[in-house]
Amino acid sequence: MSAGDARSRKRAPGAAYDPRMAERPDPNDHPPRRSFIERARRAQIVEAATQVVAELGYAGTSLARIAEKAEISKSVITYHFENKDEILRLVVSQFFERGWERMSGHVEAESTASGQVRAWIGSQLEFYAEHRAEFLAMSQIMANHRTPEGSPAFAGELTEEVDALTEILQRGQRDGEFRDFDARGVATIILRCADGVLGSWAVDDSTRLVDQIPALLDFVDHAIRR
Amino acid sequence: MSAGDARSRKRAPGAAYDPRMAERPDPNDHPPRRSFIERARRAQIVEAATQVVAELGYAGTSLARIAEKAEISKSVITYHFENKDEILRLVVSQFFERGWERMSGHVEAESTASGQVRAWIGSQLEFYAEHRAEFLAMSQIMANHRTPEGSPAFAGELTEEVDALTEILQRGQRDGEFRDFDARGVATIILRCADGVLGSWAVDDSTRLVDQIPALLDFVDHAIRR
DNA sequence: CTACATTCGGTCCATGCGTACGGAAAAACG
DNA sequence: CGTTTTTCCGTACGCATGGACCGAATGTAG
Repeated sequence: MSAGDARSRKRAPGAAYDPRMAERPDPNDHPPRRSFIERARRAQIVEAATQVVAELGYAGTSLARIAEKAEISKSVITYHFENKDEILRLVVSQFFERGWERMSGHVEAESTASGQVRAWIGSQLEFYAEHRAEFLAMSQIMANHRTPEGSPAFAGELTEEVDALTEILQRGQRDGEFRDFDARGVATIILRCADGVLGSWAVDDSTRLVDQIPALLDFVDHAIRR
Repeated sequence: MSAGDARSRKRAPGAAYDPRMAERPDPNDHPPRRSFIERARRAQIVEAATQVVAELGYAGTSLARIAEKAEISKSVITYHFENKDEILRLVVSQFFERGWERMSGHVEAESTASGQVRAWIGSQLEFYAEHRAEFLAMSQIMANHRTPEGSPAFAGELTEEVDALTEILQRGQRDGEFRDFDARGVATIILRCADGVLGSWAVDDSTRLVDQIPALLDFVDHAIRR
């Protein structure tokens, strides 16, 4: 019934698809089983998929169009990847990984809580501004990708972000930098605020995102400062 | 080439599809050409489509599933509607119309600018909280629906909202209620802030939206007040 | 040449949107 | 009330696309 329950997967070039791989693409424990060509192809295909999703949207993305964009045949894709789902997950997780890396560096460099909040939002938006296609693809996939049963596939990805920001806000409250408010609720609001600004930039690239950043930082600053 | 350029539309029960109809579903000038049955069917189908989009997402929405949800045959849909596009546009425009009606009432009842801002955000979010499925469907369609050429179909729907809020903010600045800031930029931020909070509610209905409203109102209040 | 990795064209099956057509239901008419 | 005409709706189909897959062809290394 369900396609691919006990498929006799030909001679998989990579291992059979393991959902955990999507979150730990750094195989330090498992030595990199992938050949040079395979790593290059996978990167190329993920890159092409990113562009297609950004241009044509989630619904407009098919293996055929990814292949066309990468100028390869469709079956090269199905040879190197288990299925479409694996590709889309990689688009999202790779983008998150790089963004988080960049952000956490900027945040940890700050000493005050308000500085960390500014660094958080500022570096996040800067990173997105520099990678518009990746951002568009990521948000398209996050918003649309579903499990076979129909529920959103990337539901709980944000809670850890909220947790981290909540901690910063609480520290700022203890140190007297911020006024009194529900830290967790405000953390959610701030993050969603940034998402919102990104949303308007997503549909209209004429709004120069980097120009909006100071305004948003100011806005948040006034909102939480004592 | 393009399908449906000069189709000899069988014996259309309603007139041939006119895009303006989507925005003026109140045919007071044109007497209601639609029969009782037809109006009932159209409402039923739009309602079913709303539920399907909310549950299965934009990509998971097909005429077959809408028909299944409405417990009718697929061709009933294609008989009463020109195509899928017309249905989805109605889902969005009807929701906007009702929401705007509700909001504008609350806003105009306030005299101060800050009161109007609070009324704006508050009534908007309340309305959405009361119509979760419609909201989910609307945002899914807005985010995903594309023209045949691939560009987003609902790009410029927000500018008039921004314009209206900008005017309120500027009045508040003249009256000394608000501090000095770029009114248009902040208007965008505020609206997108609300969208963002709605976004987190969209993926996780356990967050009681109505409980977040006061926090958001406070947040915005502190951010813009002198 | 052999063995294996990679790529291509083409096939298969499911799904999607829209249409054709005939029959039921309702309305119009006698 | 019966008949005709219009409106409405279900079954079946056409045509296109999508994802997955296979066998054959090509490349590559020993």
